[in-house]
Formats: sequence, C-alpha cells, structure tokens
Amino acid sequence: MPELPEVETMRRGIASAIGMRIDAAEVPRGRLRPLAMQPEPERLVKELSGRVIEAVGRFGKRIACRLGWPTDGREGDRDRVRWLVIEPRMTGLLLVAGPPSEEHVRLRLRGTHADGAAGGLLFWDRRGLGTVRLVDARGLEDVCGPQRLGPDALQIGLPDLVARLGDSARAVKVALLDQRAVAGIGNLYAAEMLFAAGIDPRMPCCQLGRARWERLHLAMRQVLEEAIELEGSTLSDATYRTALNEPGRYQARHCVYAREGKPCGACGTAIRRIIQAQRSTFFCPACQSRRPRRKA
DNA sequence: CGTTCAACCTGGGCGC
DNA sequence: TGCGCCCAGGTTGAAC
Repeated sequence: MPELPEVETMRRGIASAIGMRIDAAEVPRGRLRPLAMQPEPERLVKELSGRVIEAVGRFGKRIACRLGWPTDGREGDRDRVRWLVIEPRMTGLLLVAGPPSEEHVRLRLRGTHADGAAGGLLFWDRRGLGTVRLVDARGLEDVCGPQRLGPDALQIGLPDLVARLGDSARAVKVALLDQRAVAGIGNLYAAEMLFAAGIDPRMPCCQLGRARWERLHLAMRQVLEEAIELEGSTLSDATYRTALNEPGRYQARHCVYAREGKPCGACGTAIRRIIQAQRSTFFCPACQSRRPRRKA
C-alpha cells in the first residue's frame, strides 16, 4: 500500500543504513521480475558491491538511495554517482529488520557501517509488483523528475495546487491520484483527506472553489503529517510494516477508508463505497456533500 | 482533454 | 475442508 506516509516512514527507518558500505548484494533466484527498466540480477549485484549508501531520499512514493564510493583512500574507478531507486507499489517494503518471510525477499544488501558494525538492507515484496532500478543522475531525472512527478504532497503550496488541478474536469479524488500533478497521494489517503476537508470525491476539480481548495490543501498536510507520525497504515492483511518490521498505527484513525456501511464517526451516516477510475472510493455522503456546509 | 480496460502478482476473506 | 470468487495500499500503456 505504500503511499507517501508509508514511504516516508521507510525512508526514515532505513536512514540508519546511510554510511554503510555494501559488501554483498543478493537477488534470490527469479524473485526480481525481468522488467524492462530493471537491471539483470548479475548487473545489480556487480554494480552495488563496494558502493556506499550516501543518502536516502524520497520522491513521491519512491525511495532513492544515493550510492558513492568509499573514501578510504582506495582508488576505485571513480564512477559517477548511482541511484538505487525502489518503487514499492502495492506490497513492497524496505527493511533493516525482519523480513516478514524469507520467500518474498527480492533484494538483500549486506554491508558494514562506518563504525565497523555489520548491517543490512532488504527489499521485500509479496506480490512482486514493485520495481528496482539502478540509474545515474540523468536516469534519476527520468524516473523521479518533474516530468514524472509533481511537487510533493507535503510541500506543495496552495497556489501551485490550484494552478495544477483547478481547471481540470476530472473528479477531485481521481485527480489527487495523478502523480504528475502532485506526488505521493494514493487511494487510501485521497479518501481520508477528502473526508477531512468535507469534499465530495466526485466533484470536478474545476467546481471546487476557493474555500474547498483551502480546506483540501490544509487537510492534505494534516492527514499526511499525522499518518507519518503514526508510521503509516497497516491494513487487515498486515502487509505493511515499518523498516523495523513493526505495524503502522494510523489505521486506527481511518474515518472512511474500508469502512463501507459503518457509521460515520462525525454524523452517523453509513459510509458509502463507489468506484472511480476502477478503484474504490469511500466517503460519507452527509459530511462530504456538494452543498455548502457549516462545519469542518 | 478524458475515461476504461488489461496487465503485472500473491494471498486474505467470503459465500457456498 | 475446499473451491471459486472478489478484493487490495500502484503504475503503465493501449484503445476509445
């Protein structure tokens, strides 16, 4: 499920791997799908070995690890910086502990921290829809640059948000999932932030008006920030775990997601589920009405 | 512009 | 206990 809060939690959780030299990389046989953009396991293993993880960044729902060379004086081929870009998609996890099960480990890095301690980092993915890429600076631009991802949902300003989506005829819920417009929002948090803002998910962006954009912008930040504080949402299938292999805690705060038929915590009306762009949308028909409203 | 569908995968939950 | 469905935090590309 990883959306922005889960991926940000992963980023923070694997920050302990910064400074680690990769001694060995392992791609368990056949567990990394041969996708066009994914390097062959042999190349991955070869090019990762000896590198040092210099930084870990997040671009929308992707994690990018900057890889350099050790500064211990040895003159390796001073290759350009490389980026290990991981897209967890539905069930991918980046872990420094665990994994939940051995059978879905897709990439395992073993290494040594600056202080000499042994360390490790692994990519685990039950469904195997996630992707792993190893790219140079230009490749990073292609994969995570502004052509591909809009401003981060935690960073975007209200004017920019309105400039990017305000004229769109799309339903606001669908538009929020457009990573080129604004990066990081997925199906779960789109529903939650629209509830928090009191906006009907079916409303076309171009009909939202000033007040609703303001409420949405505020709710976007508040929902995502609180979800990060609680380390993301672990749903009933328990797939999502933090980098330390622990569940998130934001699921207890869900107001609408996966709550079809249950009473809205604010007004008691039954939560509805509809389909938009082939995906479930959950909302409260009373609190999220097209009609003007009185309370936030 | 926009939507719709299929594809990529594994596994949990439900009705029968 | 099992089978056959339906469903899922995402993204992409083709077709209309």
